[in-house]
Amino acid sequence: MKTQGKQGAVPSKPRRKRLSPEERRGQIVAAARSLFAAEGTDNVSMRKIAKRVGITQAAIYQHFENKEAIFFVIIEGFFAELLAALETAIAEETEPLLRLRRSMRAYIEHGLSRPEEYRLVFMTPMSGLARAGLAVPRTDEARNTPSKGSLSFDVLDRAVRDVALAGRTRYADTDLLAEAAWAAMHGIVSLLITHDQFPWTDRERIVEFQLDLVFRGLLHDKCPMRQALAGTF
Amino acid sequence: MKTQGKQGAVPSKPRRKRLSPEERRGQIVAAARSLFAAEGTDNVSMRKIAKRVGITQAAIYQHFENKEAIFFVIIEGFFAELLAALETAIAEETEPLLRLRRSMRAYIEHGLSRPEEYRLVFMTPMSGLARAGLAVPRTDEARNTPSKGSLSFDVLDRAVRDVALAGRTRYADTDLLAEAAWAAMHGIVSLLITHDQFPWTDRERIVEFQLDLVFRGLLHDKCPMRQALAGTF
DNA sequence: CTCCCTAAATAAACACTGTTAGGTAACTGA
DNA sequence: TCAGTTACCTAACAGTGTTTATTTAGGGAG
Repeated sequence: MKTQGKQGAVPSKPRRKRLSPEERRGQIVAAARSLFAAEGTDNVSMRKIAKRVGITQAAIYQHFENKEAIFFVIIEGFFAELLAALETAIAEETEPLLRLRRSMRAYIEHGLSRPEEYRLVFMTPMSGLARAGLAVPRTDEARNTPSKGSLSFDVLDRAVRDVALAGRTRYADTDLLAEAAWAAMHGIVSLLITHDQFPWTDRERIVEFQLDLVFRGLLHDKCPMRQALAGTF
Repeated sequence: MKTQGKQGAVPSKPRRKRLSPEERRGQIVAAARSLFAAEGTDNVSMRKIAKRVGITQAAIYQHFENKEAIFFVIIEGFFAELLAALETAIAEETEPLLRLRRSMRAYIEHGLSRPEEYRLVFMTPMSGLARAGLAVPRTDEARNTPSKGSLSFDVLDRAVRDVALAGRTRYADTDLLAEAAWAAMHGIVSLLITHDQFPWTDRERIVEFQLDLVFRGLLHDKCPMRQALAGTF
């Protein structure tokens, strides 16, 4: 409410353009996602997102309740693509053991290809994860409205179970086997992400070796495929 | 410089007490550490620490350059105790395989007993870790001033190497073996910490199973101790 | 015992964060 | 052309880490 009326030359009031809610939502999520990848999970502020989109920070709250709500959408996307990757991995292979191995590779590669999102999903305290559903995949409530996250875990769980059904595991508790497999995968992915300064040996060999580890642990000693699954090591 | 002089009854000017730098530093670190455990890594602000200690937030900067500097001290403590735990584990067992197994249990138990500090050390982006030295344990600079962090990794590295020297591993690259072992341990610890809502099977069994996994992966198939090391599974 | 000087503590401000309230104006349908 | 809806903006809130200038406590020297 200062002196200037509506001259237009004074660069104080950038005339607004109005977009459809869907379009703006898309812009906001896209901006947030690319800021993630570029500057890391922590350095994503509402102001930065807004500036990237070309609006004010407050305008975001027209489309998202929270900052967390934006993250939630990103997480959903992450899980949707993870689920897709796991399902194609499974579709491309019928043999249970090789199928499990492929799924695990898919998980690892997906995580390593989206380090900042992986960090957000699996390493931040808050985390949208609980609400994304992965954290409680075996409860009834979560099963009623299965999220992409819980479905992703289910794919792995089923792959493990199929191996057990084929009579090849040395232990019957498939829950335990699936958890161990998940932990092994998460171990490499998260360490490679957080400690990228560490003088790791070749990344590809680490992944292969870790998968070997899991399979030697899963299978009973007389399984005929043990050698075949243990690649070069 | 308001009206009140030095009545003493008015609760406005809490007369300051002056402490020795060492004592204050200790108070600050202790407050920060207990706030960690109580309210989680993120909810530790300078104001909260200061209030806990009974001083102003700015007073902290007399003793620490940064917030990160406080965390750094906490991390050092975490690594110092980890190193101690690893060394007693090694001292109590001479047989290389059992020794490695004990060290790994020590790592896991230490992490699970200090979840928030583990989170800070191994899962936060910043992280003091790089400066704590673990991130670059094999470079010359870091070797010249070995931190407790890099020493901790070295203990595990040496334990793995001893197993290899005993001719029991199925692979010669001990760096790779150590990395895989670390990843397997970190996998369970970090997942158990971040996903405490997840309906895990019994924690003790998970740990045991994961250790089995690593050992079956490390040892060559004809190793006479394979069965002995694979406990109940 | 007094003085004084170092430095531990303070108050006040900086720039930043997420979030909210209320006003303005752009588009939509009549 | 004229509402009505609502996307957007401005301004402010409380919180964050950090810096500056100022006060004052406490120990050493005279």
